[in-house]
Amino acid sequence: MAQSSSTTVGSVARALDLVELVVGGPEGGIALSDIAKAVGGSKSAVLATLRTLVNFGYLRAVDPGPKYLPGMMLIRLGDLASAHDPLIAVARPILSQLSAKSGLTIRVARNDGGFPVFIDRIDGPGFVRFHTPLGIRELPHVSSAGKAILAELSEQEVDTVAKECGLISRTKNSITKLAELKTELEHIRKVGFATDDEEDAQGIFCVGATFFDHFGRCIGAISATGVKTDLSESQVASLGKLVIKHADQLTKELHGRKLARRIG
Amino acid sequence: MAQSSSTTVGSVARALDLVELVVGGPEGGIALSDIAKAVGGSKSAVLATLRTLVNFGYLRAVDPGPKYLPGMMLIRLGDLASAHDPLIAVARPILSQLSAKSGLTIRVARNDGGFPVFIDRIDGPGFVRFHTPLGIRELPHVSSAGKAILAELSEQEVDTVAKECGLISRTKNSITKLAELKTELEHIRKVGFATDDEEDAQGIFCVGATFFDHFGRCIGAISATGVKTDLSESQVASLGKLVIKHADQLTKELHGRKLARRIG
DNA sequence: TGATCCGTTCTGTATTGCCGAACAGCGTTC
DNA sequence: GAACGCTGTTCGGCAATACAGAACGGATCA
Repeated sequence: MAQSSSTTVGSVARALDLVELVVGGPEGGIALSDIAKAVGGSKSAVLATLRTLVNFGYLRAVDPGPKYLPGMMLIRLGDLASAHDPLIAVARPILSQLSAKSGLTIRVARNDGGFPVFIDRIDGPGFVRFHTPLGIRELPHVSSAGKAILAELSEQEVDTVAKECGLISRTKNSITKLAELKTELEHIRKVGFATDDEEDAQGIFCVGATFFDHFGRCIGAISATGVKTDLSESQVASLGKLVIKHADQLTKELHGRKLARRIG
Repeated sequence: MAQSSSTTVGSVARALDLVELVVGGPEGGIALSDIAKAVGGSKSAVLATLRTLVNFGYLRAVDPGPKYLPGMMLIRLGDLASAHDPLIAVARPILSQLSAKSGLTIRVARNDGGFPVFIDRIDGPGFVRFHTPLGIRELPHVSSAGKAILAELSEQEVDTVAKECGLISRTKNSITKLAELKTELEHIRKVGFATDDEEDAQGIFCVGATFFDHFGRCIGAISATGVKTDLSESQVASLGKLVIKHADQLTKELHGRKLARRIG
């Protein structure tokens, strides 16, 4: 999407646009004509590109009327990329254990300049299937992982991030005022974990806690997600403890350490 | 890799080669010069391609001495492609439940012409971290999912697949003789599930069972993987029942049906 | 301090990727 | 029923552009 000033390869960029188009497209796939229309290129050029992508397994063509769908190679590459990432490799067993103990969906986010980027997820055996995307910056103020990360930032950093994301409202519980957010962050620092009480989506409750590298910097957070009705007040407290425990375990396995927080 | 006879786009193919190179490369990433050497192109051309891939998040450059690593977009696309696949969407909750009940690593494979292609995996809370790749054809005769699928094929189909893969030996338990394989398949049909008793890797035990579409065709198999020492003889039988039950559940949710097997 | 790597930038050339027109196979519609 | 409109596909020709190679600047090592 965003082109840098340096020299890049146009045909490759166009090809990758096609991949995103197909992956973001409808369930049944997209046909050549629609793709050509969407990207504004000639059918022949788009067809050649599509064929290349199909050859590599990035896409697959399904008959009749060749419609294009995401291919197996994308799953394969995603899996390999996950295995390649040291943080995911270390975190995954811990997430599994937390998921097994809590029965909830567990996610891990990287701290990307104050924004949470979820990089892995273990679905719990429950029936909640909230598909939260991986690999992109999420809103920091409406997720427990995001707020847990924010709570580790300096006050200026929080101001910057808040300005950047605009404190958009997602539900009527969303925190949209900076002052309110800061009191909340203060509370998070006190109890050691963050909650998301239907602030991102109706009926969804999350608990998150941060982990650290060996410089004591917050490099991310893990969170447990479930439906609100499943959790009583006291269970939230014990779940918080459980999440903190596993986040601490992750810090330990990353050879990291939790430092006393510097003055904001 | 394999180029069709039809017209394709060379620069895109080169770019995708780079992605595979980086993803298959060492943990710490690969530098520009090495990449250029590996693909046999000029540094400037490779650099332009790499920049494009970095812009799209397929790769990321890590300083110093810019080394290239798999990017977040690969994880994102893999996740979206999984969500896009109807089979995975339906199977995942069932896999989660089976993983929670058994504590084992659960995988689901699609039947790709008699070969198993694993398309999703739920790691159990145990410490076994056997990284089996997703999205590619695996050997059919050394995995429980593969053998479960083979057991649903006609005799001629089994012959074809056996010839195609060569019945390669992976451990000393691997079945390498066609006759032996066929008796095993007969046994699988009798009990309803397949096992892999250290046939693919030392110390690893798997149990697999098939699921079907609404034509009664076997479209894949699920399998549970654990370390051999964790399973006693009687546990294998009950695990088999559990796996079958969840495979049947998957068949049901796919609106499929299990038919009496036609004569081989 | 020299030498040898690295990554990056630049400019020219010819490769090649793109467009548009023409063809062919269906489904629909009038 | 036939003509139309829509597909996906193939083919030639032009020009955009992706590539190669040399030159630059910085780092690291001897």
